[in-house]
Amino acid sequence: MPATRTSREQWVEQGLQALAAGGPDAVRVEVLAKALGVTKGGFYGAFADRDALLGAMLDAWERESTDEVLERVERAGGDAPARIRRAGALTFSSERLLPIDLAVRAWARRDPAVAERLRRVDDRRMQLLRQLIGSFCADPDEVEARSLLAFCLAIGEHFLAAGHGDRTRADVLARAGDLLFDGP
Amino acid sequence: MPATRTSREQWVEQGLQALAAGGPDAVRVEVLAKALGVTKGGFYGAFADRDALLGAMLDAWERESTDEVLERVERAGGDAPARIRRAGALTFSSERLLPIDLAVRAWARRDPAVAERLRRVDDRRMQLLRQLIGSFCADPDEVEARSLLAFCLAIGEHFLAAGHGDRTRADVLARAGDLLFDGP
DNA sequence: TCATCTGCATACGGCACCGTACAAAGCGGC
DNA sequence: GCCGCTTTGTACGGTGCCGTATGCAGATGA
Repeated sequence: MPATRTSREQWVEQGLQALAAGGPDAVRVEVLAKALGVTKGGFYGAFADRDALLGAMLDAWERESTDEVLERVERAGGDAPARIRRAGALTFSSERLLPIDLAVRAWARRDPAVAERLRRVDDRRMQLLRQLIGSFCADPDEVEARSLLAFCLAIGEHFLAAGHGDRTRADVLARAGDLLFDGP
Repeated sequence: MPATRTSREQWVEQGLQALAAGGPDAVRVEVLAKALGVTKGGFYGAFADRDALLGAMLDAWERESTDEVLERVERAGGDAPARIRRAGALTFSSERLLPIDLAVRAWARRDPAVAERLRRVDDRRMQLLRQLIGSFCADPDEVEARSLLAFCLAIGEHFLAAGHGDRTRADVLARAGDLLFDGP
């Protein structure tokens, strides 16, 4: 049924799912095609090759992770801590964005082009963190340190396997957030 | 020259290098053989198959990351903050262990068996952090929160691409460490 | 020096995947 | 209802890798 072709967006979306589940090496044209219920025949009409898909995936992720999240945070308003937590929640509690984000981070460690894109994304996020933490903390060095801690907590938490005895991870995270987002 | 065979340790070491550089998908028998200057012929004398090598690699990493590091920290002595920083340095400043550790973390996100091993390792590290932070902080909830923050900082730092303007990453890390390892 | 044994090179079949070529199947315009 | 265009199915050659089988070279012990 050649009328409505399989759109680039569908390939990109399926590619991002594969990336989230198995890393960049799991993004295989024939596997994505099977998941979409087609064969790879049409893929090379939408993309020059596998690398073009990977690039389009990163484009989509970059746009969705920055512009869309920041726009939603602005629309929702609220005070500084509320915005920090909302921005964190939109990115790192998203069933969709979180695993992609973590996969991109691991990928960036072995691909400089990916690292460059990640740097752009992380710089915008850190900029937001600095603004918000700066609204209740005067010392610029401490603002930077707290911002780094907050960002590392949001990311590192998902790469950490340790348990916490009787406490839940959420409990400990809440306490850690209090340490970062309250005055000295 | 069949007298001195290529030892299991050599295969494991080469495999860990490949893991560090390109993730578990980069651990290819024929690639390792070429790097060792042999062909894969001898590999299947030392290991049943590729999975056996991956298991041996994880065994070696687990032992090296826990027993050896903890033993060295104990031998060196010093006060609590000094021990924290030494343990962190041995693991996360090691040109050798650090990239392997990060690769194992990314790997653990998609392989439950690896996640289980990582949990054992991280639990021992967190145990050390709790002891040491507990030596100058009374509130157990805060000890747990600070330990989590410290661990997430040590790991997340390497997955974070953002810059810090005029400051260097080392500057900001030092300040963050002060926030965590000083009283309230 | 010779028999033997060991570790490796080589070659093989199989599989999964990439990217290309071509044919066929439905849809829109006429 | 036919035509051409677009999109996909199918088939193909090529590559890289796994795991096995076999033969060979060199070290070892008598």
